[in-house]
Amino acid sequence: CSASTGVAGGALPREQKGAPAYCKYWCQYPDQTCIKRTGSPRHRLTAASPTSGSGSGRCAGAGVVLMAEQEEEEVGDGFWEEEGEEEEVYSPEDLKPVAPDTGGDESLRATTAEPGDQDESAKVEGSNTAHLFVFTNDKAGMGKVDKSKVNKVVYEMSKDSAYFAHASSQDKKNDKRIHDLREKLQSLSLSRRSSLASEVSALEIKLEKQRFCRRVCVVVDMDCYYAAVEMRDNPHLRDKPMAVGGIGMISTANYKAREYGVRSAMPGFIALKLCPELIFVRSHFDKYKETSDRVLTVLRQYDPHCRMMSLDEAYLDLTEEVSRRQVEETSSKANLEGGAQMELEEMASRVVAELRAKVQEASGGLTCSAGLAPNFRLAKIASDVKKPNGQCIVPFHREAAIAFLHSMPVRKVGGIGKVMEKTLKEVFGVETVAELFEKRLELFHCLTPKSSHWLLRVALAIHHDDEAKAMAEWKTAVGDGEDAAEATSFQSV
DNA sequence: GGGGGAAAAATTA
DNA sequence: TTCCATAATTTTTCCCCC
Ligand SMILES: Cc1cn([C@H]2C[C@H](O)[C@@H](COP(=O)(O)OP(=O)(O)OP(=O)(O)O)O2)c(=O)[nH]c1=O
Ligand SMILES: [Mg+2]
Repeated sequence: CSASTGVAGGALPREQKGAPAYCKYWCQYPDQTCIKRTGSPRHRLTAASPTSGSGSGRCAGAGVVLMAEQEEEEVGDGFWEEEGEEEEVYSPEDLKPVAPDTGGDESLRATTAEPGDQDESAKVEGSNTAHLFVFTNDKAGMGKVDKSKVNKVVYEMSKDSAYFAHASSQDKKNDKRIHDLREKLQSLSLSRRSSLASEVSALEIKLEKQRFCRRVCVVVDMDCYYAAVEMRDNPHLRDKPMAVGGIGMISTANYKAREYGVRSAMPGFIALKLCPELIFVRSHFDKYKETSDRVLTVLRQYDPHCRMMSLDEAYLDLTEEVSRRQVEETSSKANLEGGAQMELEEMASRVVAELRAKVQEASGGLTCSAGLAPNFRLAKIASDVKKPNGQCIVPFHREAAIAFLHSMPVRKVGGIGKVMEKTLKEVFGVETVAELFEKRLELFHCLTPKSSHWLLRVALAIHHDDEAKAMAEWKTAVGDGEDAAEATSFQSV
């Protein structure tokens, strides 16, 4: 769909420069054929401005087609979930398990579970497409899911869709980028390496000075939040596989459903194939908001400045609260036995356990998990470790922080998604944070200064609330430092 | 080469 | 037989042009 918008001022839209005359999203079809919703702001501009309101978010061409032929398809008001009730009826085709796994499953598992060399050999259709989807990534409660089976179903359900075509073409672009990076990596000479080595180690020393390990950072994250609220209000859903969302898209699923591989951000019709008994429940944002507010009230008692990052996730700094209690403890205990002050870790854990109990009470029985660590990046990762209804503490000293982080796959780090994960793996062979650290010189050689610097901070387990400020500091430091030319020379790619 | 600025992509809940 | 969200935020890419 040629959504040509005469964007006023500035650069001309790229379509006018010989780019393909069709939508770059899922609609790969020329002009009016497109019936797909698109997320591009430019498309939204064309679709939304002429007709007021309805038909929002579709390509211009698509809007016409849809309005003429498919009236009752949901028009984008309210939220993304389907409004009608009739869409709950599906053909039995959808319910048929896709892989009649009888023995063939074994061989499949044997071949695909083997890590390592998936390079050129395994170009076979469908074997390696999991990385195209967000929802094939690990998630709490999916430990013993048969991943190869899930991936197969996902592939079977997706392979002919425009969505899949789009994802694949994106992936192809990334492969090119990866290829370029590999070449760049080849060009890393010994002399370059040694100059990078000194640069990086200077940076490490600088960063090391910023390290502060006695801060008590806590991330609280509700367990399968939307689903938990729905189950609270409708207990008979509790022991059944259930998902919040619609046949189009699932917001989240309860643990029972996760056993089947059903996950956040998975299209409902695929989930249904994975788990034919799956029950769909529509989302109720008012309830989630209301419950979230009640949780927030509790959290504020512990940290008045606590930040709610979404309806189900909050960041708290409990340094003060914990040290206050340590003082209290010591003074009361001193009267009796005059013992030493309670360990920071122990007191912090105690406070968080108490906090979680209060959250559970205030929210009407919802459980949450928490991560405690010297900084929020670690705390966020830790909050996932003991999920559900548990807490994980990273002891408040340098070695523990580094050991914890280095054991993690890079994908666990907030900010590293499926693209960066694949890049790191295929260019540098990096899968864990420990490897990230080992390959830091290579990273500095190949990536943008911004990326490599950020990754170094990750690898060192150093994090401050204001990474942007840290970046600015670094820029000025490099600018007036020894060799500005050096610093800018690896700006490419 | 690199500044400036917009579009596109990546990431997150 | 079809059915793959969305908004916010941040970074990277792309293009024009000096
Ligand atoms: C990841 C994700 C979450 N959400 C919503 C639904 C989730 O309940 C809510 C919180 O997200 P999460 O905390 O990522 O997931 P969760 O709370 O459902 O499960 P977990 O036990 O692993 O923490 O945000 C989406 O709408 N889309 C998404 O892609
Ligand atoms: Mg959660």
